Amino acid sequence: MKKNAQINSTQVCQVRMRAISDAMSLLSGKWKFHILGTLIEGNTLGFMDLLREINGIGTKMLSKELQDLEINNLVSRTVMNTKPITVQYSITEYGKTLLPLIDELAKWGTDYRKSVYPKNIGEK
Amino acid sequence: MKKNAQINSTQVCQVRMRAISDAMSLLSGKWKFHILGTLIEGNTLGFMDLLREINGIGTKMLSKELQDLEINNLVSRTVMNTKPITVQYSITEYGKTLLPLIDELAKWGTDYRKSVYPKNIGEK
DNA sequence: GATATTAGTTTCCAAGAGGAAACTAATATC
DNA sequence: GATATTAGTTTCCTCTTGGAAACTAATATC
Repeated sequence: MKKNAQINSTQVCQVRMRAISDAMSLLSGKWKFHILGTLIEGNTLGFMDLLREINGIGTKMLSKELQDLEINNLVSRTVMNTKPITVQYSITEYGKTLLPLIDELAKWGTDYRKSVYPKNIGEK
Repeated sequence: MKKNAQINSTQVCQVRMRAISDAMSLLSGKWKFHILGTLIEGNTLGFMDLLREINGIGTKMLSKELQDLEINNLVSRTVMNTKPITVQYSITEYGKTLLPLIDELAKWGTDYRKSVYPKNIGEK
């Protein structure tokens, strides 16, 4: 007699796992949370501002990730009528709904680091 | 005059961003949340049970991800004295601390899907 | 006229993630 | 003796991710 899946075959689990896959497909990658977090902190920033704020990112990745985030309505992009041209990036209202998740992730990561390096909390 | 980073150069932001990187380095990849979620639901499962429960995963990825999770003390592995040999995988107490994060991720993903497909909530 | 600034794009490359299939190895069942 | 079960490992392959550097193009400043 062949065994079948039991736990994850329930409707509740299927929906839940798909939701997790959905969220991850939008938020995966090395830089998305950093970009979103910076825009939540900084309100409105230009491309070069973001490049300076986010340590280590290059123009190619910043440009590509911003496009992804804009497509999914998490970030808004506004071209300003200035010379030279400037662009303002902001978090959208919908993007702000990610704040609880980002907070939870930061909280867990902080606790994790404390559990691994209990003596030098907050240090490098 | 050269501009410097302002927002993310604060101590609070540095710590926060490192925490997010830490968490993501443990939890990144296509399967980790699925494995953790299944083990939280299912309490204790064997390797083949997990393979059946997690739709689409293969033996190589399951084995590798379980090792990663075990190294980081999120999952425990117990070899049973049976014939043929069986192995019990469980979520650790520490692994259970991820539940709020997983819930938040699932919640956001569910809301996201509703916002994209408002008419067929819960359907495929 | 040279340089700097804005905001990117393009190209080339290296490393990693992930999948399919075959394989190991022990034991139990048909 | 053949097949199935347990729990993986190994090999080969492709696709994706991400980084460095060069490039575009418009305008402003030195």
